[in-house]
Amino acid sequence: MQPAPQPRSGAAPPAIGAVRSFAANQTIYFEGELAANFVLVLDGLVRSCSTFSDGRRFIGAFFAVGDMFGFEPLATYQASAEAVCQTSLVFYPARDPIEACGTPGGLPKQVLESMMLCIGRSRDHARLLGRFSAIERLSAFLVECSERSKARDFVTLEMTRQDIADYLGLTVETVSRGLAQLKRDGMVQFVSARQLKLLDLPTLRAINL
Amino acid sequence: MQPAPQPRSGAAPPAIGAVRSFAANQTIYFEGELAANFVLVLDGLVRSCSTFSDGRRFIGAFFAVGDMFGFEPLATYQASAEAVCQTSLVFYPARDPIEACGTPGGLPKQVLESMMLCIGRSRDHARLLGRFSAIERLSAFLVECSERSKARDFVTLEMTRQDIADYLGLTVETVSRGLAQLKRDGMVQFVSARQLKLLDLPTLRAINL
DNA sequence: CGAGGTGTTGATTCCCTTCAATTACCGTGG
DNA sequence: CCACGGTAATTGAAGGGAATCAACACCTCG
Repeated sequence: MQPAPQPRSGAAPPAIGAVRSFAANQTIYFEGELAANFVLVLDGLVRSCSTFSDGRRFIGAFFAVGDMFGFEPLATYQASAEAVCQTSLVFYPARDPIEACGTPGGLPKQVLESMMLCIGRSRDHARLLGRFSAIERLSAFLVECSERSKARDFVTLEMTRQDIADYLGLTVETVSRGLAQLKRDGMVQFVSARQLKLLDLPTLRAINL
Repeated sequence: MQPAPQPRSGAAPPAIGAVRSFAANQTIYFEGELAANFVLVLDGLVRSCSTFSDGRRFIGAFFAVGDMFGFEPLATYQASAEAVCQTSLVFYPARDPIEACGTPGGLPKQVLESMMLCIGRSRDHARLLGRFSAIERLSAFLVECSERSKARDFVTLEMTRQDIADYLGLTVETVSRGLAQLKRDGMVQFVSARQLKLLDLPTLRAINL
């Protein structure tokens, strides 16, 4: 377990930042909105959630008193944030700490970017595990591999089926059956068990949101 | 999707850091080991995985060329890292950037800590979604709530059952049934639907690893 | 060639979802 | 104060998707 239950007694350090209050179920920021702030929870509870095109909803995290959220690897928020109950927040301009990176004595910019990328991917992964079916997970996985590959539509799987299963929260058998189905559906073509050609990348992408 | 497929052409910036090579399936670091380094992937592929007491395994992430990993909110690594195939890595002492925080012009230390906490929790969440049953997820959720609560064995759920379901990757019905079962098993006691007493926290913790 | 790890395919089981109905809760207004 | 309406929560029955159990094919390497 992570928490390291920090002393959340009373108010957290306010420092320089705008304090705002939110009513229950009020949106703090929307998915797609410019990621301009890091946010600290002074009081209340926040949920970070994303909604799929078919209505499925997924909550990636709850943020309680003392927690900070809003870290994004991209320019826009990739999930919306909503107050669960009456909530008080402090908004810090994200620009400041990011720009402070790379200055002498500061955190190397690459490290900060890597951390944010790590956060973003972790959230995507949780979303996948929380709300995707076996086929959807496999599609997402192939797309992910494709994006890390030189030749976009040609993927070499360095890992075993067991690795893939453990990554996608499935069993080897389900992974194997899923790939077989994607083959039947004309989505992929096998050169060997570890090398495959993606025949319809757009559709593979579209299988999820 | 996250990646923002950065130019991973050839070698990433080496900078100052020890370069080491690993054979396929060789362990880079173990879960529980002192988290001394941030690691950059120069070549190959890395899997970050954790094993449960009953043998279940979960891979939280794959790291490819250009990715950096090893960010930990605690003093020790919470998952082990293994080379999937022949892999080259650069090790940077994590101490340096962390200590650089808080210096004038540097990144505020609290922000860095929050980001690392965010990464750690996100990984835990993915692990839960990837390998836990409904009852296990609920147990973990209650323990999580307990740790954020003033009175350890008394929890107030601010969120709806739907929120809990969307967080745990379940349906409201399953959440409701799971809580009912935990009640039957003498794990919890209901004051109201939103307020409950944890009767056996040690066992609740032990339901997972 | 044989052995073992890796991958595929089939049959069955089971956990969770889905669909449906009922009950509890809470704020509002008569 | 209590009836009313709507949301939230619980409970039941049936169905489905992935896990499990089991057998077989494939590939690599000594």
